[in-house]
Amino acid sequence: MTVDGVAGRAATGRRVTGRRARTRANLLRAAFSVFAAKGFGHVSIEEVCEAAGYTRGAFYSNFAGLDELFFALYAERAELIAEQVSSALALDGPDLDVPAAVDRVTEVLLLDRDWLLVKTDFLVHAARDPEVSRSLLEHRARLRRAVADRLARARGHTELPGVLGTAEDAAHAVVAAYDGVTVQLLLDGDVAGARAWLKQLLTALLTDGSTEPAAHRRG
Amino acid sequence: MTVDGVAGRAATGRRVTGRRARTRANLLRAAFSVFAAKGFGHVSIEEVCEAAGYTRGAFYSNFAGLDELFFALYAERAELIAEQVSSALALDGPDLDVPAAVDRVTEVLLLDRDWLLVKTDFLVHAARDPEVSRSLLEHRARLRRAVADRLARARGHTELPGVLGTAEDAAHAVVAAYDGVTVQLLLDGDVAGARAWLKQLLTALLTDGSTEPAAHRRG
DNA sequence: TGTACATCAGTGAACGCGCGTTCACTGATGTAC
DNA sequence: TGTACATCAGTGAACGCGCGTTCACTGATGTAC
Repeated sequence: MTVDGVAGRAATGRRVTGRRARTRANLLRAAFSVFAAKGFGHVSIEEVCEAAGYTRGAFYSNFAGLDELFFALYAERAELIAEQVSSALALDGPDLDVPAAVDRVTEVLLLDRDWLLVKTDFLVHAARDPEVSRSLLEHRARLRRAVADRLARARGHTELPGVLGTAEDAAHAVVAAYDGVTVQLLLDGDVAGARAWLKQLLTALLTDGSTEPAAHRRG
Repeated sequence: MTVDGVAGRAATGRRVTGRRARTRANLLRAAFSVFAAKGFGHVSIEEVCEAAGYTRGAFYSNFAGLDELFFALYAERAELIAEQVSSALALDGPDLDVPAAVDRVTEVLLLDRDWLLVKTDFLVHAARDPEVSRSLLEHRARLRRAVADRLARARGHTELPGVLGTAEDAAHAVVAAYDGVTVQLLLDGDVAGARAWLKQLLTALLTDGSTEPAAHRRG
């Protein structure tokens, strides 16, 4: 038994029961679908509640407003993605197999178009609010660090080309390539093509070009 | 004198007077500022009209709704940018000076953060509407073609690295790098840093890495 | 060039809907013994 | 384990604001002669 009793107690002193946690999770899950389908700017609280099967009162019992829910949604998913990327990079032994690692990371990053849609909505939001953009920048920094660490551990095996000399620069370029391919994917909806194209780009950025991979063609 | 009389006549048969054209331009100009400042999803027709100094009736006399105005706004600016990029690429003689061309194109593409904000709003819109995305894809194809043509004309002078063998691939990579750097710029607001970083990325993509440029550092 | 006229662009008031926000209430959930 | 009780989560109705949309009207603009 905890001091606070079986159900636990949040920082506010409010008792957090199972029911409450379930409702919150249901609202978040439903909101994700609605945001992905219609875009943050075109979604009402009413729609989220309807999709989740609650009344608007339930919403206000759990969130101060749409912005807060949107932020919580982003934080939750971003955390998940960051963990998956770290896992994908940790799979190799001490030696880095660049093509294999590129494949694994690409699969994780371009797994879910809905997430890319929501993330881009969030970007648009962040671009006008320093508070929000800080959170997004931290997420990106975290991804970058994971990539840079992995590259640094493997230096000597695969030398980076001259223009992107440091592992930090290379990791930065990886994220930029990811963002660039995301835009293309959002427009043409071709997930398989986007993955092939991202692999090709990452290979171009991380190798000196002397090793020609099997050509992936885009649709 | 035209057959239609001094004032001209639109396809609908409606007489297009100077006054009407001016009002439309004023609404578009004001809308651009408002969209850039608040984001498409948070803008009302009322706000646009107030910013432009008209009543809502004037708005409906010129546009069917916010979407139509937004689309017109995008088309107008995209056309402008496409022309500027073409000009920037046409400046060299028959030989291509890669670093100089990269510099000029970078200046044009990352000139105006407000435009990048509006363009990203438009992307979010397009990602959920094939009709709209077609227009954005066409704009991108146009930029790509301009770059690819320039590269193709210059082949032999500057050999592309192996992984991005064709001029089309290289042009595609240029656009992806532009999009990637745009995201970074939207988040940190550092225009100068973004330009330096885009130059570095483009150099890495378009050269074989043997030519080390003066190192640009990001903020 | 000037005037009389027809048409059109933009006005501003009015209507009503969608939805954000609140709140008294109920029954679900966890607690104490 | 079972029961009585207290508290809290979610309900659903109500209120009212913001704003999209319409429209009869006016005065600005272009046309005819």
